[in-house]
Amino acid sequence: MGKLTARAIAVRALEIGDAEGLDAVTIRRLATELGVTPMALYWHFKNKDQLLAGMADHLIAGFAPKPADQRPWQEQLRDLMVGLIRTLRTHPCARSVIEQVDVITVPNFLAVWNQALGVGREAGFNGDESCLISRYLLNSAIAIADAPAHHRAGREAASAVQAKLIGLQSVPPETYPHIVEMAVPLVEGPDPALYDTFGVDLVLAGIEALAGRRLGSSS
Amino acid sequence: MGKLTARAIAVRALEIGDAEGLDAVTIRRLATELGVTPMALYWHFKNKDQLLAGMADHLIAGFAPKPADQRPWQEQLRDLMVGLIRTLRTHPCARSVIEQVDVITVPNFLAVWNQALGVGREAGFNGDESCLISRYLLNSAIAIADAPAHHRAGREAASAVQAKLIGLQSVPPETYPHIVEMAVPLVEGPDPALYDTFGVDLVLAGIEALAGRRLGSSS
DNA sequence: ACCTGAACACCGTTCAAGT
DNA sequence: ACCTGAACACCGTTCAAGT
Repeated sequence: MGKLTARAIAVRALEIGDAEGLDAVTIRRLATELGVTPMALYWHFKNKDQLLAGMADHLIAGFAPKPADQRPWQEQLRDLMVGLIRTLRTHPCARSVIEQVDVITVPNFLAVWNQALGVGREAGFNGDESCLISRYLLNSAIAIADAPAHHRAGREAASAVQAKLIGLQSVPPETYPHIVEMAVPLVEGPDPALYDTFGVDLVLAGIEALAGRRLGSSS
Repeated sequence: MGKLTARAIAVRALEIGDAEGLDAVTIRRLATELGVTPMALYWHFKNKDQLLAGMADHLIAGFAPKPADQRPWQEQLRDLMVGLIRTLRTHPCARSVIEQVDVITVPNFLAVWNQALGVGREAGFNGDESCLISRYLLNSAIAIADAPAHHRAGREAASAVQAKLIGLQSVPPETYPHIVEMAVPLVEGPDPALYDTFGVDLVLAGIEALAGRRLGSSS
């Protein structure tokens, strides 16, 4: 039914990626699922990298950061971070997609990027620093959003977890005491609720501290 | 000459990956470069994932964090972070390798992990939080180490940079003012020196701030 | 404009066999 | 123990051709 359009292709690719991992997203596989010849996709995307960019674009499309308002930059930054994390979490393959794409070339990421830069400037950082902060924010958001692998794992992954656990616990405790002590939280992943609050707090606290130092030194 | 050993294979794989990107590291390519049949590699690594793990293992092998000493945890943490970044930087393909591998299964990463966990505990965080901090540290170290793409780029990448720059500058300035304003630092990447100090400061400041809050609330 | 068909140059991996 | 040979089931992509 639905026409074969770049958007439809990206949507289907994301479905496959979310369900079976990005490695399952293959031009040929995608084509057969769409009831079409592999070459048909090349009309809409000139190669696989463009398809990945399309996936990234659609991934982040739902996230439109509100325009800069008059609240303190700390609140705007927290909103941006939390929203970004929530959006990324709706797509399990988000991390792999973004890792393989140059986000700065993806149209729908420009809004996020622009907002992050603006907040950086408002916090008192210069241009170069704001660029670094933007990268750092996206990077951290991905890490936080991607963390709770142990929730959606279940099923056959449980045995893999078990194997890793045994591996970690059979390590020499005198040389790696903390590893064996924390083997369980290490392999099972963090409590998602904790990482959400703790992770965001961690990132924001760092930025706030450096912003404070800047103000302090310039006064 | 040199015997075909797991170590020799990993070393050669890293050389290829560093020089041409991880995509160029292929079982068949690796085999021919080693003057051997592709199947020979399967004796030493049961599959490609194991080879990647071997690469990661060798990557980090040179980095032996000194055992916990009596200095304040902030200094130990900075040492860990800086050392990690330096080690990662010696291998341009470090990021791609680590992204494809479960670091917790890589033997030589256990020392780094254990040290990070120890510092977290010493800073007053509980077990779960220390696990999160360890992940966060590695993640940030990779981001910082990987940032100066514009240094080693040169050559044919220069035109790609130019193309991206034009792309960014032709974006509507009224909706994305900060993007066009900072197009140059965005595409050229940060000044490496700045990211080294600024990035590490950012990460450490965040951890320190949260450690301080914890102490404050428990007193 | 949009899609098909056949072909090319690759992959990772298995399995049986050699020494 | 360590390696080879042949084969299988995949990839992404080009190029000419159809409608």
